[in-house]
Amino acid sequence: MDNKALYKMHADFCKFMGNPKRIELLFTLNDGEMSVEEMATKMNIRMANLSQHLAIMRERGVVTVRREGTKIFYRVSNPKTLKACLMMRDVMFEQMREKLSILRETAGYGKRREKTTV
Amino acid sequence: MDNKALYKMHADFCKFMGNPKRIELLFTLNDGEMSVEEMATKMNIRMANLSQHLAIMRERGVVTVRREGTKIFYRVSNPKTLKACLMMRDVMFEQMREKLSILRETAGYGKRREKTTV
DNA sequence: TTCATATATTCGATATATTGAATATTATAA
DNA sequence: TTATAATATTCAATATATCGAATATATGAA
Repeated sequence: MDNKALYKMHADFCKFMGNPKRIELLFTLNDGEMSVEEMATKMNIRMANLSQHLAIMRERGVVTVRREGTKIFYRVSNPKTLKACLMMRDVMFEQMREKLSILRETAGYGKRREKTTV
Repeated sequence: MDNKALYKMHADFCKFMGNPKRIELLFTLNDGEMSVEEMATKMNIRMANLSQHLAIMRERGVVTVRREGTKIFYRVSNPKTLKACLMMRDVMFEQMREKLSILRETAGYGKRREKTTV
């Protein structure tokens, strides 16, 4: 009955999603396989730093590597990863919409003003 | 063309998935609405610490709150959240299976030993 | 009021993540 | 061999996350 170890693995696996550069990386790689150099250019990020983030994703098997001469090409291992990530983005947007509408109701922000008598 | 802000929001929203207790929380709340006390008991975690994690999830709108007297009940705001989380768990398992089979092929772990001549 | 219960917040200590710079590795070409 | 290009790793500084203990807040009851 102790799933703690599983929760830990699960969280550790998902940790890569908690960093903006790694999210960007994921979306960038969605365009297809890409060399490190190309990613660095597209993302406008230092190579060393990109390498570090790639290492984190490699360790978790989120990305897969192919070497071709001196270049190394990365791709997203499992399309479900991006799918799940997009799903979370949807949730975020839905959540934002809801927050906004609550704001409107509560404080009247951006809401058609009701006729008021002063 | 600068999606950096979006990636940041996205990552920040997903950050809650990078912690084992919050993953556990999500699965625990899947059983339905629950009071903080009940969660603390089920998870065997200190209340203050649970409160901290709940705050993180509340801020992001991952969970929703209902007060009833002195008790406060939490639930997962959007079922998609759990769905995405489960999808990531699937990816993790698939990844683990793959890693294992590569190990087998490479190092012969758990593999029927081939006849060797010494 | 005052008290008790349930939950939240603050604070300080420790652990983990992120980064740039420097250095190392790997593969090819000369 | 040596040189070069592409990528990775290490290291040290800084930033962020996590935790327990103490304190604060909100609600309902006496």
